[in-house]
Amino acid sequence: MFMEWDRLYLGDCRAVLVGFPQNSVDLIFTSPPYADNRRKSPYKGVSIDRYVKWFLPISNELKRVLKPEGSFVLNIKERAIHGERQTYVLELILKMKQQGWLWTEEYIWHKKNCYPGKWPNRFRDAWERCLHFTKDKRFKMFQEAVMVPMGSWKEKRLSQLSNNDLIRHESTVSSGLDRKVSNWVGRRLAYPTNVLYLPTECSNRNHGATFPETLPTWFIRLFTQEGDVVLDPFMGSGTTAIACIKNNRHFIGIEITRQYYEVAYDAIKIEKAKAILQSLNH
Amino acid sequence: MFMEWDRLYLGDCRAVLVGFPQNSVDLIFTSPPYADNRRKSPYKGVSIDRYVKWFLPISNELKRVLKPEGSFVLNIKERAIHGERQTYVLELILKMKQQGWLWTEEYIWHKKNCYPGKWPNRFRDAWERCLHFTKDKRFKMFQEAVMVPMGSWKEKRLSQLSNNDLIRHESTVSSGLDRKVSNWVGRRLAYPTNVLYLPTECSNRNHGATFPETLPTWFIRLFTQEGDVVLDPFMGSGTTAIACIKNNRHFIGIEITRQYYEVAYDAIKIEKAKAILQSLNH
DNA sequence: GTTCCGCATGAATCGATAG
DNA sequence: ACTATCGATTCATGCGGAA
Repeated sequence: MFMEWDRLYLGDCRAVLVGFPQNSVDLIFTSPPYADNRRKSPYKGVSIDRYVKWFLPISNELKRVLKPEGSFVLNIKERAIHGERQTYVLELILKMKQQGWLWTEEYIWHKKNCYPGKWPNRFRDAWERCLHFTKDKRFKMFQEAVMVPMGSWKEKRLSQLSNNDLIRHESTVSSGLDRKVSNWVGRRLAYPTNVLYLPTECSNRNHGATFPETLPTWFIRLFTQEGDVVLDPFMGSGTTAIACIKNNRHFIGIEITRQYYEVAYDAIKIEKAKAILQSLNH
Repeated sequence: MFMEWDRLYLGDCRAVLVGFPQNSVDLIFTSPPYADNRRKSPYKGVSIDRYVKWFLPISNELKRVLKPEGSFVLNIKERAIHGERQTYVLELILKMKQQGWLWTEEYIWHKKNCYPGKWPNRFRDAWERCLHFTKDKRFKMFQEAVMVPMGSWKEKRLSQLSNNDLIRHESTVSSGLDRKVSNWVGRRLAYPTNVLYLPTECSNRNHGATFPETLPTWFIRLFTQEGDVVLDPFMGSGTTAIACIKNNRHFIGIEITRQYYEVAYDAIKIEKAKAILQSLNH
C-alpha cells in the first residue's frame, strides 16, 4: 500500500544508503543515537571517542543522496559525564565542514518539559541542537510555511478565552503547528526565530519517540514542498515518516532494529489509511 | 568612593590582567567583542581566523586569576557570514579544554525579543551561548539563589487559577528575577534549567550594552555569595558591574576604550550612591 | 458529559557502592 | 585505581479512574 516513493528499509543505513541514487532527496531529518545512550539499540557500541569516525561515512553518503538545493537537519546533543560536557558534536561539525558540508545554521530545540533530576553542579538540560547543513549556499527554504501569530497571546482579551484555549495557544507561540488555526483568524503573522519552544512527548501512544512530531513537521514545512522526498536514516518509531504523511511529503525510512521497524511500519500503515480516508471526504 | 575591591581599569585586559594576583577572583562574567563585530572598538582588528589565537592568551590569564572553586561564564555567539555559521567558537572551546579549562556546561540565553530582520536563508537569531568553564570539578554553585516558581500544574489545577496566575505561570520558564516572584511566596519553587529565557532589554540608556542586566545577575547569584569578587575583562558600559553593586558583590572591570570606560564609570558612581542611600534607610 | 486527581514516565546525571 | 551498576533526585505531561 506504500506509494512508489514511500519506502521503509530494515537494515543498517551505512549499507542501505549505498544503493540510493545521488541527488534524489529534498530533506534529511534525523536524530541519530547519541553516543553511548541507547542501550537497547545495536548502536550501543558507538562510544564517545569513536562517534565522529562512525558518523562521518554516513554523513558522506547523505551528502551524496541529497539534492543540491536540499537540507540536512541533524538533531543531536552531547551528554555531560563526570562534570564535563562532551565535545564530539563540536568535532563532528568541524569534520563535516571538511567533508564539504556547509554549516548553515544551528536551531535550538528549547524543550518545554525536560528530563527531571538534580545535581550539585548543573541544572536540567532543556535544549538540543538541530544542526542545519546544506550542500549549496542557495537552498530551498519556504519561510511562509512556518509563520506564527504575531505578538503574545496576552494581547487577546483573556476573559473571552477558556483556559484550554490559553494553554493551547501558548503551545503554538513558537511552533505554529496547532490545529486551532481558527484562533489566528484576523491576526497578523510573523516569521519565527531559530529557537523552537516545543514540549517533548512522554508516556503516550508514541512508542519510544525521542522527539515530538512537531519537530520534524516544522523542518519539513520549512525546507520542502508537497510531493518532495524526506529521508530519515535513523527512523526509530517513525515519527518523521508520520509527519511526512500528514503533510503530503514522500518519505524514505531506514531502521536497523526489527522491533522499531515494526513499530514504525504499523504506525505508518495506520496513518496512511487515515490520510486516504480523509482525502475521500474532500 | 570605590571600595578596596571595586576597581575599574582603562586599558587592554591582556596587559592589565598580568598584574593581578592568582586565585583571587570568584567569578568571571564577560561578553567579549565578537569577531569582526564591533567596528568602533580597538579590537576591530580581531578577524575571524585570528580570533582564537587572540583570545587564548587572555583565557589563560583568566584561568590564573580565577579561584580554583570559581567559574568563568563566556557569553558569545558566532556570526553567520556568506550563509555559513562560523566555527571559531567551537574551536575556542576545544582549545580552552587543551588549556586546562573544564567545559562544564553550555547555558543558552534564549532572547525573548531578539533583533529584528529578515533574510532569505535564515530566521532571526534568538539565542546566544553562555559557556561555563571551571578549573575544578568541584566549584561553588548556589542553586537556591536562582530558583523559579514551580509550574502550577501540580499545586492547583489550571481551571482554578485566575488569569493573572496564568500570566505569571509563563514566567516559570524565565529567569525568576522579576519582582513578581515575591507574589509567589508560599508556592513551591523549582530549580531552573540551562536555558534562560530573558528579554534583551534596551530600555535604559544602556550605551551599547550587549546583554541585559538580568543575564550577569543570574550567574552572579548562581556562582557567588555576597562579598565575593566578580571580574569582567571586557566591561563595556558596565552592566556586569551594576549587577554586582545591586547584589552586594565586589567587582573588577577592565575596558579598553575611553568612551565606554567613562560611561561605565558614571553609571557605576550613580549606582554606588543609590546603594549607599538604600543602606542608610535600613 | 465534565472536571478533577493520582500516577507513571521520559535522549539525565551524580555519587556511592560493589567487583 | 579503574569500570560497572544502582539509587536518589526532579517536574511537565497524558492517561485513566473517580467525583
